[in-house]
Amino acid sequence: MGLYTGATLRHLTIDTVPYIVEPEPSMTSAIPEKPALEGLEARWGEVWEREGTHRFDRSAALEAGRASVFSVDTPPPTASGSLHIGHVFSYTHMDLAARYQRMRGKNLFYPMGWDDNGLPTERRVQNYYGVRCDPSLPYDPAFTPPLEGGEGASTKAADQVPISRRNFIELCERLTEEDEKQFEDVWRALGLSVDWSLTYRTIGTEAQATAQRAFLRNLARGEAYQADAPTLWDVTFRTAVAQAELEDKDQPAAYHRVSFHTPDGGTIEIETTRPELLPACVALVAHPDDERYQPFFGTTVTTPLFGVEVPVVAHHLAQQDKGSGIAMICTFGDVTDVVWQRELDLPIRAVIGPDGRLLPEAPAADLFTDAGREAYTELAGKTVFSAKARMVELLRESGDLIGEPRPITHPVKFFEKGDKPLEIISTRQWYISNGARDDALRDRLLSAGREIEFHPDFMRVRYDNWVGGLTGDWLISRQRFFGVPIPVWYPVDAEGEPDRAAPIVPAEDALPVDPSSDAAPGYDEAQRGQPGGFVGEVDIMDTWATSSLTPQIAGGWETDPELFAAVFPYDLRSQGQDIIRTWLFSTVLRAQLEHGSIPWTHAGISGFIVDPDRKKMSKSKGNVVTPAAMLEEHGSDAVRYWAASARLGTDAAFDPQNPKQIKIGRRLAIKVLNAAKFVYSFGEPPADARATHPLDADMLAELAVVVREATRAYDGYDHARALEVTEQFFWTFCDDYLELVKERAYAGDGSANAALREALDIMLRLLAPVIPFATEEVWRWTHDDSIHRAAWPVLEADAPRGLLPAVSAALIGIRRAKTDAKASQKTEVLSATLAGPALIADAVDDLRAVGKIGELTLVEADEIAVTDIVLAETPEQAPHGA
RNA sequence: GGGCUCUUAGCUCAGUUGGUUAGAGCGCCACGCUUACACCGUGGAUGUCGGGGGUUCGAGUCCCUCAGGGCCCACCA
Repeated sequence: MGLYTGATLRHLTIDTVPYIVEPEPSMTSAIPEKPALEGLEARWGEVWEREGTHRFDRSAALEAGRASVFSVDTPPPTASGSLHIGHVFSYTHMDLAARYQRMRGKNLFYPMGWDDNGLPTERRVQNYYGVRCDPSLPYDPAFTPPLEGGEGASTKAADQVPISRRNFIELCERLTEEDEKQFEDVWRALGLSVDWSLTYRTIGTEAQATAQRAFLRNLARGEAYQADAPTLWDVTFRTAVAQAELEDKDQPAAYHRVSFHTPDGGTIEIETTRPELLPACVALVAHPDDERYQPFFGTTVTTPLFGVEVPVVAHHLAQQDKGSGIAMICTFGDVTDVVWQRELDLPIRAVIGPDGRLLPEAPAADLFTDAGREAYTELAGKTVFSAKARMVELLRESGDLIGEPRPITHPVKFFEKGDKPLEIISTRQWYISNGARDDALRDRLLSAGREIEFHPDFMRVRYDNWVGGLTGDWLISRQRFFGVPIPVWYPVDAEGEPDRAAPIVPAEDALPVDPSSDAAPGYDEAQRGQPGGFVGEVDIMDTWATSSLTPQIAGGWETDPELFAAVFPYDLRSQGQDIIRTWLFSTVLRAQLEHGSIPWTHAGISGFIVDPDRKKMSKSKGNVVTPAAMLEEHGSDAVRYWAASARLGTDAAFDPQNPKQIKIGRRLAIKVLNAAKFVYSFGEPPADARATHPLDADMLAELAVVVREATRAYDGYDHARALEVTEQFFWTFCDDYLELVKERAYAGDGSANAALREALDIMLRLLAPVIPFATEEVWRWTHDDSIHRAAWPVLEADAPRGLLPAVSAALIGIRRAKTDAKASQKTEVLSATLAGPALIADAVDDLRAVGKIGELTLVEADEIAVTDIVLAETPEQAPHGA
């Protein structure tokens, strides 16, 4: 059965778990005959929920203050996306820190959010239900989507049923709620110790109010503003996008060599990859030092085909070695065109519309020759792709195409979620200052970055690079539907024209508002769009404008000031390195603008998953194994172990065909169950039993070192180191110590028994963050409460004397003799000589017992060696060194 | 073009402020069903620490340089 679907996790009945004996929450559970990992996730997940193991204690936090709390700013996953192995990796890292801090006695504020607004959801809804949003349509309360589940859905917009904005948003709400339920089930199965009562959604009412409130304060302080400017534009989604969402993709293209005409009948040849922008050409540009073109500066040329007269200008950004060294400037072919247009004060002659097609009328049409106007009619309405093809033919016919286009591959800017190249279009948009045009703010942001402890430290460089490389303010408005509305209206003047420069804002206690359905304050809904009335802003905010406020949303900023004071600034932000420029940066920015503070003191950055070929695992490849399937197949502890064994910031290899680390983790968890069962099989030691035997004391002394090292490691967010030292000790404990003392323990020795139990108790707690299910299972055999509420171990002991390692070395010598003789380990040793340090004498009886040694002669020496060994019932003997 | 990061056993990785013969797990080989565990146990073999140069009594570790992965950023006609 599927453990990880909502139904089974929540409604798992008692009898599917073979050995749960009773539902009484406070009783210890029986030690099973044959301990197993199967079923532990469902069993303990349910108990933790019932007992409130991971609940944040609000009243205790208010009473004991900020220092008693450990608060975690968690990444809200994109609800409409799918969870992949990278999520499991990073979220486990976060949970390790959280569980450690909880055991250190901190009151954990550990919420989870879902990022459900935004384009990914809209796209998923379109495909899932076969619909698309048309805001001009009226709401249909009885609407039923044509599809359910996306089967047979067409991605073509033409095949999708147009529905009203409200209908569309309802579908978005419906689908994200279902998706979020499944996400929660996976996270619960993984054992994330979040407090699910603190869950929020970025499209939820509180999140919307928070995002709008923060925006209004930005607006009041002049940090948010509108501007009419060239913006990067996705023609598929028909929305502006921000710098942080750009992605370069290599695209096939071609250089076209084209003639411009000089007044004296000569030509200047330029090279361009975008001949379709010829009607938008405003100038030619070359480098000021370029002697080839210096004679032309200040003169004009005419464009081929259209005959528009354009100046030849000089600018240092022109590259002499690129193409023919002279380029055409268009409105706008790329970002450099925008710079040139602004710095050289050139006219704007846009030909590309928001839909990515050439406009019906070219702005410069009146400058065209008659032949040019005729040519343009063939281009109007065509996509960039088709227009380019036709343009090449036209140029060839006119003789202005020199030679044939030369194919190249070059990087082109894309919206990271889009699949067509971005265009640059002049539009009115909302921006928030981010330091790009404000050195003082930029310095504040850099200094905030230095206040935050990054783990690993070098990840701060990525933040610094991003802040230092910002070229424009943060564009937050999107021409979309499912998101937080920008909370402003505009007055409409007597002529019916909205006054964009004088936005009307709502009162903070009215938030959230939707200007497209709520009337502006002081107006009546009937005045919408009327002269003397108002219009609502139709744009929404980008998702990041909301998720940059996760600390404020989860922490009750302005709605629960006491709580906010108890959690903010947060202790830890945990996230992947791929969203440093988006989520991490924008969160620092918002906290800096709003609170003048850093949002958290630590940022734990996880690496990403690489496939066996060392390539970043792509979604298409990585998703062959879903997290739910992985957890079910191997067990959550095993998967967590894999994640925990990789340090923060380092990439982890993962081979779906052969998940080695996961198998090792599974082995560890099983070993914990079995070793614990064995330890408890010796029965309860007498109340006054103490670990007095030298070997027992030395084992605990070794463990004390491990406890210190693991604690130090967790304090430095180095969970992998903590796991490494703990795991190594645990295996030594099982393989050597347990073997050495078991005869004594069978015989009822209180020292051995007490030491075994104490060591086990401590090791379980050291391992609890990594393998929470197996350790909880064992813990409950002897405790009423959850191990995850138990105190992190502290063990005071003198420095180890080296007795356990010395005896272990001797034991290895004896085992080797038996192995070399191809004898079973239970073969008796008639006699042997053991050379080694004098302290070995303290544990010689244990050694004799485990080695089944009759006569053992000790010889003092620096080196440990077993010699003169005589095995019973073996044909030959030989001396063996250790 | 700029930056970050990595290069240690067949594989995945540890190696703290430079200090004896460089470690672990997996895999491999051999042995053992030893009453916690066969989803196991025991033992074994395995490395010019990417190349070159330098500092030092001593370098996997520090400096320079070269090479090769990976990632991020960049005004890519």
